[in-house]
Amino acid sequence: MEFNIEKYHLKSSSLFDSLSYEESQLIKNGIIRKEYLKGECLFKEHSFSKGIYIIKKGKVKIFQTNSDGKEGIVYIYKKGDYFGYRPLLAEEPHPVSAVAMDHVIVSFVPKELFLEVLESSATLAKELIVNLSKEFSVWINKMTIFSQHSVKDKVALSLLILNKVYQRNEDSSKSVFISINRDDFAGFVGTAKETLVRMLRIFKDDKIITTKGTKIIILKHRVLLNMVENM
Amino acid sequence: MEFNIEKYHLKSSSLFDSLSYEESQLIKNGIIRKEYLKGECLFKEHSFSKGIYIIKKGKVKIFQTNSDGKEGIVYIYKKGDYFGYRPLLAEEPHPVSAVAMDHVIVSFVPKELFLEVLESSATLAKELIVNLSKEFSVWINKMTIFSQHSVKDKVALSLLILNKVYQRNEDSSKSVFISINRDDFAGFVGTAKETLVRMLRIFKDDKIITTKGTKIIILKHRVLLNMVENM
DNA sequence: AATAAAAATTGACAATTGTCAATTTTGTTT
DNA sequence: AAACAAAATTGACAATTGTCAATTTTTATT
Repeated sequence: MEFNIEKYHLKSSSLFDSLSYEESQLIKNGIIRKEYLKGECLFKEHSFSKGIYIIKKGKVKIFQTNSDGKEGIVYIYKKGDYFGYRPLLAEEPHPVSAVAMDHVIVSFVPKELFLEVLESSATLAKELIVNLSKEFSVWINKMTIFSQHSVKDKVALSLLILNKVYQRNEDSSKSVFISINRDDFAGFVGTAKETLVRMLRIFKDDKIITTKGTKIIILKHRVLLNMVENM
Repeated sequence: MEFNIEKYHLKSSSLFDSLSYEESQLIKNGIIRKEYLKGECLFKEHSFSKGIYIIKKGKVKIFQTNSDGKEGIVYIYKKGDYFGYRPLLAEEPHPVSAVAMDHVIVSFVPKELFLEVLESSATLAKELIVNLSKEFSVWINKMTIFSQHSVKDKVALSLLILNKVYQRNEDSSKSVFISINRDDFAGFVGTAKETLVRMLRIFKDDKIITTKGTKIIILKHRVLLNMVENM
């Protein structure tokens, strides 16, 4: 079985490509540009969705906070990704919070406008279903791996996922700075910060990764791939 | 924060209720009744979806098999639930396998028919989106809990989920026989069978559950709820 | 009911992971 | 560049969990 990172990482697809000219004009006129500082909250768990967000710049972490205050990071969205529509469609409160990981710029489509366009556009509905379905697959794949493997394995896979998240262009050969703090990384892996750091240390000692300050650079992509392929 | 099992367990909704008379006739005539013996496979991971399944009788486990041969059970579907449509919509192979846990009877709607009806019915599309969104929420909730808690906590929550799955009618006060083998239960929790058994032993010693042969009965529902509420 | 096969349970032990308390490094501000 | 605060790292240890090898119980079959 060959390893494919897309099993664990959703490729972003543009949401409004399929719209008619009128529809896209409608959207274009109704879109609101919003900015968030690092650490600022886009929406909170249990609140109701006010619309959908399309990232223009920066990264947004999606997480649940447990009773100890620990964050379980479910996803990190990047430029081109869109989110916030699921609870809107299901008419449920957000199961998660969204916080800017750096300086973030988004296009915000208010609920009413979005639903109006959705009513008229069967292709948009289709697009959403497909996107949901794909996100679901990514989730199931990631979660079954995560429920059955050691922290070391989970860190290896997470490094590959984050490599994709922080990659600037399609060329995956170029070295990437994974710029994530250890608390967030630990929350993404679902482990304690100290345990995460120890696994990074092992990978550093093996010269599989290196760090420049807080940033992580993958040196031996191939070795991580092999680890994950044999999981 | 009050505990609500529906965060972790999807209430089944009927799929074709919203159809027009013609559409439902079309479906009715195209539906195929299928039966599966205990342990028989409905579909395998990596295969392409041939249609959608609606359970009339029995339980179906949905799982991924890892390289060690261990099954990670992501869901157990019961009477009234439908599944198999996600990869069909996304035009992807099944990320999971489906196997009958007992004698199962399903209504099977072949792909072509289903897609035909979907084309014409906006309400069906809506229904699917809502269902997908809800399933997603359930998933995220379950998984963040699972990634951050001890096996004992996970078993407590799993008992409550399985209690719902094996419940015959809406009246949750009646005692329920959870009839699942330990391998499957362990796969559902994401732990080793032996560890699972040890947790069940603790709960048995505390008179929170009891077992009749292989079957599990919850005696102190309230205590489990409290455990989960404080997670 | 006796028997065999399968499943569940327990014990002992090793490996993994989490927690708490330092210590070191990095980043920011003056 | 110095000084401070924040973040990352390490050490020591305890708690949790997984594995392997019996043993017991349950289920299915005759």
